[in-house]
Amino acid sequence: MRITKQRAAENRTRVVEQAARLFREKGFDGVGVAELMAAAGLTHGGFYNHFGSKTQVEAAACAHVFDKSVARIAAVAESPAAERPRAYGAYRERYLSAEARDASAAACPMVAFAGDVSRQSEAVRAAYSQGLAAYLQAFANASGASRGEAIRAFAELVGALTLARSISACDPALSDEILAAALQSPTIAGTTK
Amino acid sequence: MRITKQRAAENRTRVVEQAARLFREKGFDGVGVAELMAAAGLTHGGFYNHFGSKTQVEAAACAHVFDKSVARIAAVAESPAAERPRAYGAYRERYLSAEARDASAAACPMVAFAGDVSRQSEAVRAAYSQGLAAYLQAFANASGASRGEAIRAFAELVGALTLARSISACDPALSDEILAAALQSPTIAGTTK
DNA sequence: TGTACATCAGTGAACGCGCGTTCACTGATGTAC
DNA sequence: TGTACATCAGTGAACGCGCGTTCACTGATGTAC
Repeated sequence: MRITKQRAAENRTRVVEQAARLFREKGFDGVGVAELMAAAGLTHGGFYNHFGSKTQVEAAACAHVFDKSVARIAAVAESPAAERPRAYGAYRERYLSAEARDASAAACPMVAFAGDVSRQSEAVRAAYSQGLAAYLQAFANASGASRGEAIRAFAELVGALTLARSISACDPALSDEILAAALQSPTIAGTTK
Repeated sequence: MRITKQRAAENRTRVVEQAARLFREKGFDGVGVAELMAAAGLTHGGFYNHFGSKTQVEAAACAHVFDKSVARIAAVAESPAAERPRAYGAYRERYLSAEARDASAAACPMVAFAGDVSRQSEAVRAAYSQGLAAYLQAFANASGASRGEAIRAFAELVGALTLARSISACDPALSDEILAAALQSPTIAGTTK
């Protein structure tokens, strides 16, 4: 049964949103087209009315996650200069929080996708690569530090969250210790603690 | 045709070594049992003479990679105190080198496995978790810094290499910049540049 | 030490199963008049 | 504005294909005598 154009567009959006969640949770190869469509309340056959292949929805989902993530760090970068250190500190604290670690889908696209992305299709790699470049620029502005310092600070965040997430089930004490250590990083003076 | 016990043991070792390489290269789910066995010069049917399931070879391969990796950083930690800063600096430089980034199989088990490990079986997660704990302890000894500083320094290494690897194909300039920035990290005084 | 037999590492065909993708079909929407 | 028909989003069965795993078989090794 045919449906409204608007309704169809909403359906497509819902598929991308669910894909963004599920791919971060289980990896690109860990989620099938049928599961994606079911999560959006549809059956799998209609998938190819919206996307040419699974690869396309992967790229769209990757771009979608980056859009949200870049917007969040850009908001910090664009806050008034006097507020920025506080906003940046709050961003780091949320990034390294136990909640962020325990979320089944990592909010940070680099943490969610970095390990898999180089094995994915060109479209996914391109979406990821552009997203990372945009994110890093916004992060540097938000941190108020030199670009080199900002890259180091962000690498530390990504490394700490990735490591903490990787052992949260088997060794929660070490996982907590890693987050706590990274939180106390003096990398960028005056913005933490 | 039955073969020598020693020969059979060598075959098993070869399978684990090839698994260690291929799993780091393509991920646990990206390599099949048949490909594993073929890489070791065998046919797939014999796989279950050595392992009860694919999960078991995944855990064995993970442990194997950690054994080599922990031995390498432990060698730095156990070098004479006077030599240690230099050895540690050399370790970091190799860790963040373009060669390490461009190797198809990441030498560092955290970089290779961290993203996937929480989706794997209990046996793999346990092998990974124990390996990470052992590695981190050796790294702290090698760095000569407090445990907190060592964790931050290692998180930065892992984050930088993970990010650099994830975009090495699409944005080599940014990939180089990330490695260069991390190399100049003043995180642990006196040990780098 | 030599012989006879059981063991078992390796082989390759076969099995289910889940996946990405295709397809014929449905019927409300969108459109041409 | 009302009517008639083409369009197309969604449905669910079906398709190949690759995967993990099983199995009957082979024949040299290991062992009991």
